[in-house]
Amino acid sequence: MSPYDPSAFPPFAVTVDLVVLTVRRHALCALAVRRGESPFQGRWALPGGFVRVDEDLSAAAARELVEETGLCAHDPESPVQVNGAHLEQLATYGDPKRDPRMRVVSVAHLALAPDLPAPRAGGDANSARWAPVDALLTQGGYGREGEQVAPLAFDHAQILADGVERARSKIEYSSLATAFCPPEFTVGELRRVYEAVWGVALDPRNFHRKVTGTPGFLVPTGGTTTRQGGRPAQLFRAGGATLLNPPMLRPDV
Amino acid sequence: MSPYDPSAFPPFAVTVDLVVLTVRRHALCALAVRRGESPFQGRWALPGGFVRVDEDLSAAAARELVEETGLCAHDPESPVQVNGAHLEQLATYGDPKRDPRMRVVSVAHLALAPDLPAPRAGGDANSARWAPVDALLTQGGYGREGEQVAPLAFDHAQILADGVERARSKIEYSSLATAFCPPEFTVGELRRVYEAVWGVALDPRNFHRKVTGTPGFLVPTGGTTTRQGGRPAQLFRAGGATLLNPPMLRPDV
DNA sequence: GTGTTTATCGTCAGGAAGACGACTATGATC
DNA sequence: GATCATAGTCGTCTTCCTGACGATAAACAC
Repeated sequence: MSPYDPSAFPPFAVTVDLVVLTVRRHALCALAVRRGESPFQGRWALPGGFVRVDEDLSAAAARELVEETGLCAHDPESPVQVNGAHLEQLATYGDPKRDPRMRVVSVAHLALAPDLPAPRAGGDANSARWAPVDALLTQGGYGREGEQVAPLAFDHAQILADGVERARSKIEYSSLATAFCPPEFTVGELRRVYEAVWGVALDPRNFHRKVTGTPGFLVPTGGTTTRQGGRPAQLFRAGGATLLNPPMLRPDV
Repeated sequence: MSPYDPSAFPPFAVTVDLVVLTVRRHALCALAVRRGESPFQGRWALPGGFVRVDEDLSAAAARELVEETGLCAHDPESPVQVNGAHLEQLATYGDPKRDPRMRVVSVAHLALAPDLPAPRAGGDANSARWAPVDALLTQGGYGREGEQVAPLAFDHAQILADGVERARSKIEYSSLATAFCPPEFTVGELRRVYEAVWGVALDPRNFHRKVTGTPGFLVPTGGTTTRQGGRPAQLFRAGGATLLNPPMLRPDV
């Protein structure tokens, strides 16, 4: 492979696809966009697009995230959440037949965001939405209004499943669950994140003892809130720790 | 992006690079090949090569692994192979400037292998070797004969570091450490794998209690061996479990 | 006030893990 | 053959973590 001759290697298209997760109404939800073109026209898919010539992979993912979620300073109320959204590379999918048109290698990324306002997508309000991952992953699942939903386009069901699995396991040993929360949050709100992502019920007392006892996980802000009803709860920010020691333990497994 | 026009997206070259790890003489070692061409001519690099037109990413990685080491990648579907090795996707590296010649996106893979005979590489015995990862990762480290070694080519130091970190963390909660062992091994041999990968000393008694008590991790074969000297040790095979519960705990951290 | 909801503290039993003593079974050395 | 070095295996003890769960606290709705 000495001198670089464009005919000496096969040309690929490289894209980024995004698994954007959030917790809405006690359910883990993913961002889905409706395809306007063939193939899979009309089907739901993960947001994504081509990587540009002089663009790093992570930059392409960040750009797509901004384009699809519209969080780029358009929401003056929550700019901090936007900047705090977590983004990481997930995996790369390159089956030769994953796109019927051509050879496309897609570098999937995982984004975790707090509950956001309804998504926007190119001005077409109907073309993007949050959907519970359970519905998206169930072959022939049911959508928000109970209608039948076709499986995701391409291999996006696999990508979504991998992203969900990554999130489920990573909140065990990292402080990533705070990425689902607003900048200030209560222990109860954090617990509901774990419950939604894992799909289990956790004991509030043991959970409280655990998270407040893990060094570097939570930092009290001094404020309190009653937005959840009941007795006022302390507000916390995410501490500096990224790795939790000891880790949170998922029941069963 | 309706009709697929080759000029509508930038063409990329896609390669696979391999982080092949093994444990030799109580040290974690990686496979390195010497570059014969510019750029980075004469420098050490990770093995790798172009993905072919109709080849899946994992197939390309497995092919490169065979070409460089003669190893067969272990297929979870098929029975354990004598020359089996663990192979998994690691991460994808696509900085626009990572290769000075052109835009190359590299899908790095991680392979774990038992201690192998000296590597072969295209018949040139001097062009491939096992090197301790510490030496490869230390900028201006020292090689086997104590000579100064230049840093790895391209961004391969970063890729290697990521691969080592993946291996270090993954043997905590999975049975992956057995991939460094021959098909039958003793508890002591497995312990020396953990010690080499983590770079710590472990208590033989607690380690023995732990691994023999973790369900599905080890299956006694009934045989014994004295190849390590001392009292004969029981031989084990890897059990079916891939996820360890409870996990092995890395000291400190 | 009473009831409901959520937050927070405390207690207790069971289990896991680190530290470490003791014993066993080989080969090597004298 | 006795002794020693080496490695493997079994136990014990203490400490800490965790799950189960009782009890109290502070808000709101009626």
